[in-house]
Amino acid sequence: MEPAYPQPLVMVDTALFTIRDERLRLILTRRKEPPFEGLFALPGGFVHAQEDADTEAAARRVIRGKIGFDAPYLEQLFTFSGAARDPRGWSVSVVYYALIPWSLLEGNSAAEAFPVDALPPLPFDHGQIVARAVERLRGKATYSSLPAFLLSAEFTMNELHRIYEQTIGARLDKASFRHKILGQDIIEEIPNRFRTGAHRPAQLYRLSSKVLTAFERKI
Amino acid sequence: MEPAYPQPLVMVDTALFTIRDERLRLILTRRKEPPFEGLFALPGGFVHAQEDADTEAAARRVIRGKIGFDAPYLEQLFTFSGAARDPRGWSVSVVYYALIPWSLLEGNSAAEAFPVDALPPLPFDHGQIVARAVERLRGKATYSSLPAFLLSAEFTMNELHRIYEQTIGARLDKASFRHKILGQDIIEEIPNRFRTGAHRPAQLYRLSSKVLTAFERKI
DNA sequence: CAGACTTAATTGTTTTTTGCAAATAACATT
DNA sequence: AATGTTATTTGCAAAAAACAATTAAGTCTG
Repeated sequence: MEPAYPQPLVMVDTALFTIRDERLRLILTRRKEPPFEGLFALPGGFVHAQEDADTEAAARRVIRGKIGFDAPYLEQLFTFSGAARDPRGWSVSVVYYALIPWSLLEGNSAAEAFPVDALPPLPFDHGQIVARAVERLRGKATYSSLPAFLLSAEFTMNELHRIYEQTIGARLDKASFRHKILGQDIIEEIPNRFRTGAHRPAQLYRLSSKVLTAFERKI
Repeated sequence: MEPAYPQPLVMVDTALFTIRDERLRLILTRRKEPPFEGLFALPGGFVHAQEDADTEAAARRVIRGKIGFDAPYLEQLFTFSGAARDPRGWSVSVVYYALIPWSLLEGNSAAEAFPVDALPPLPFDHGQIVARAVERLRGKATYSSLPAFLLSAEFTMNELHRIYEQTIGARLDKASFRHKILGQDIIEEIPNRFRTGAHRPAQLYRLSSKVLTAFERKI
């Protein structure tokens, strides 16, 4: 039962989402080697059986190499495979997607964030990968705490509302959103903390401990 | 950038669901070689880079080898990886789950269907795999056509209702279920076809062509 | 063959959720 | 103090879901 066949190449790729200027964006990297040298592509690399505990660890390694720290939210998306997707041979790519607040990326030299609806031409099957990642993100956003991971630890209700609208790509009623989100135990008020500014101060919220422990947020 | 490292073993495993005697069940296979020879396990095998177009093709090959035909519904679940999950070494397993009507399996010699809540001890990390597969199935069942693939091509509303209850594991209101499902374009009446029996005949339904083309049902 | 029995399907009512519009609150600025 | 702007709450209508009961269409029994 040992494989008498040559084994496929095993790699990981990552779809790193952020929101900047009210638009959902992806962080791409410029390829430094052939094939497709010079093109923008999803950050990725081969899985190192020696040093990676599993593919998720490999994804974290790739992400740290790209942005310098761990992503607050990381989840496996899908595994792509086949002979045609990479000219180097039959390959398997385990793809992860991550959500990263723009505030953590600001000033990061390597980070080039492209709007998901205006991406440059992508090599391999990265176009399909991106399509599936966006689909998954939008699908999950509606009924989960996911988009909140695109914000820093403290945020106002209106900021959260906008982030949901931007990830989903549609309008959401303010009052309904507020009511629904508060009924879901996703976020909690931070007592006596407000965002002050030119006008009425806004209550600050944070992700509930329930959500945080579920995802083991790293920041 | 070519991998200087030894590559992981790449395999596929499958979680094959069916419903018999009103219970959600999994089809397991008895292992014929070490490790864990003799134990029941999820049907699986190594990916053959030569003969499999991709991992989904490999999963179909495994399923055909087990039950003799293609599963009506097949979907990738998750990819499990690590050094500890298989004593033979660092491995990556792309896991698929499938739904198969019991009517197609009846009389199939190899098919041993265990209730998902009364499984024998499983080798490797198959216990975790099953847990995740059941979770996914239940999660998707509520708002999709998925459970209908556990029925044969023609079914009554009550049969469908029961299948949904069994996969989800909870009661569903009859009238609401009927209304919701009919409003979703998932199924359609078969004109003038009824299931007759001891009592009032029941209208027969089938999956709508929309759903069928989306999933390319093979039976 | 009438009535009892059983499953199928519909109907009506109540409760909950959602969508929309407006009103009220809390500041800074002039 | 009046005004402008953003935050938050309130009220109501519409839609969806849950619940309860009724009607429909057969078989079976005496």
